[in-house]
Amino acid sequence: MENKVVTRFAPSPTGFMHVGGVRTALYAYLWARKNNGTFILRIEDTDKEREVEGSVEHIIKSLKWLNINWDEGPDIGGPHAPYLQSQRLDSYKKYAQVLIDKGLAYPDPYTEEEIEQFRNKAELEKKPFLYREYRPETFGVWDGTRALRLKVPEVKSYKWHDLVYGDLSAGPEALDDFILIKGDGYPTYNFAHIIDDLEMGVTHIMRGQEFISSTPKFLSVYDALGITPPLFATLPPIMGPDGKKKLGKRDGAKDVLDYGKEGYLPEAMVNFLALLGWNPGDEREIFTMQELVDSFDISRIGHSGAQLNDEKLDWINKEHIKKMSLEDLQKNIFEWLPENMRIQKIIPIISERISKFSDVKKMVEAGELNFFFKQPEYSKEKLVFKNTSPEKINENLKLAIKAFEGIDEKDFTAENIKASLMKIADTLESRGELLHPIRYSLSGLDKSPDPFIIADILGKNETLSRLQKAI
RNA sequence: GGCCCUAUCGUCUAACGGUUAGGACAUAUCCUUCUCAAGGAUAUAAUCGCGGUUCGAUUCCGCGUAGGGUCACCA
Repeated sequence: MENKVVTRFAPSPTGFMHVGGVRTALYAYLWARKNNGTFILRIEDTDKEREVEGSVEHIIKSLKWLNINWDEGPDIGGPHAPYLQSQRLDSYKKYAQVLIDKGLAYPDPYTEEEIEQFRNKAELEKKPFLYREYRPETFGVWDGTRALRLKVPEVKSYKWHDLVYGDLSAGPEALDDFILIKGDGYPTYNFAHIIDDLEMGVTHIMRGQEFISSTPKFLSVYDALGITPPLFATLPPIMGPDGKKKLGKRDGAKDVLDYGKEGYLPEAMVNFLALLGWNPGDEREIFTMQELVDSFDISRIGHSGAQLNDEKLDWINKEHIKKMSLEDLQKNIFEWLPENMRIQKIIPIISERISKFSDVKKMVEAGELNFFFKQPEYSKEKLVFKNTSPEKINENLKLAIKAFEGIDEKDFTAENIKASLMKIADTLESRGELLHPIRYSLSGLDKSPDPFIIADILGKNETLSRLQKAI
């Protein structure tokens, strides 16, 4: 493969990752894996003001949790190291110098106050503010203490192709002499990502639709440098739950790791986010990561914004829980159970009743599982099934005890219990007059798993004792 | 405001210009069932509006409308 696919995810370390960032990372990852390419993690830490300590570790932790793995990155190095922009300043300077030498970059002679005045003036005149209209006649020498601006090589309308959106274009007003390198010596995103992508051999840039408007600026840099841009694949926005606004941290977007704390599986998150803006073209909905890699295609990414809605996530999570092996299920569920409830037999009945693991915690808190561990409290009235007389109920419970006593302790399984109980139940007017009082005297709950499995879990002795007590 | 993007059930979405506009989630009902859950079945529910092109428009074009994005020494 001479044209190996190289994609990257390049977050800025300004805090946690929410689902928007995760989806961008995921799509870039899937495309790289699908094409046996390379996926790079790069950290865009060029804004010291907004940087949040610990973010890089947090981002790495989030991606690792989701099983989105990179081939090159700040933690593992790689052929294009370093992967922190703050450590790549020499590169940016080098290319800045190329532009200066071409007469396509110059130091900004104005103070911030002066620029603010220009901007206000433009606003008063109801015109868009364009810095390039104030461009100095002659360029001073850049000593690195002032901002370095691009001189737009050619003021024109740009047309370009996007792998997702097709042909895009923007008028000349989208073009301006923007800042390449800030007064503090750090590059801006607009410049740095272009240099890094060039040096790292990135072939496909995946990013949110908020970057469409600045694409002409990027194109003018590629032009100024005389290089061919990578392919662009622009992703549709993810809207908040109200559907009104692009999802953002300030509107309560959650840390993706919090989903884990709420009992969502990473595979379910990945599955859910993959489907938010992309579909396989057939009716499959549940995917493993490998299935996503195999099915993923940029051409099937949608154009319109998708509203974030947890209902479907719950369902997808439930489907993934159903697919888990008993061991994995046990490992996960035990994390949410108190020590004394960590028994193997309880796993299947819990797993079919939850959509996320935090539900287990809720079941424990609501007392829905307590009956397994202590004799339940219950009322006589509820023990009785419909209009059956109390005497009849007692009679039936005695029948049950007799049947249970006939089962050997080692054969006391849900299956055998069901078989022997059903034999009796079918001779009665209704099965309920036998099964209900058994279930109720074992669990003390209106809603619970069936009596056979409960009896199995409780064991022969405890089962008999509870039935005896009920009588 | 300028520029740009988008528009199919409540939500996620499918449909070479020709389909009874399909699927999934959610909701409701029924079946199964001692209860709940799970499972099965069924139902309700959509092409933003107006023009145009065409034998035929969800699909192409124009104009509206609505939503979103962007106009930083943030990414």
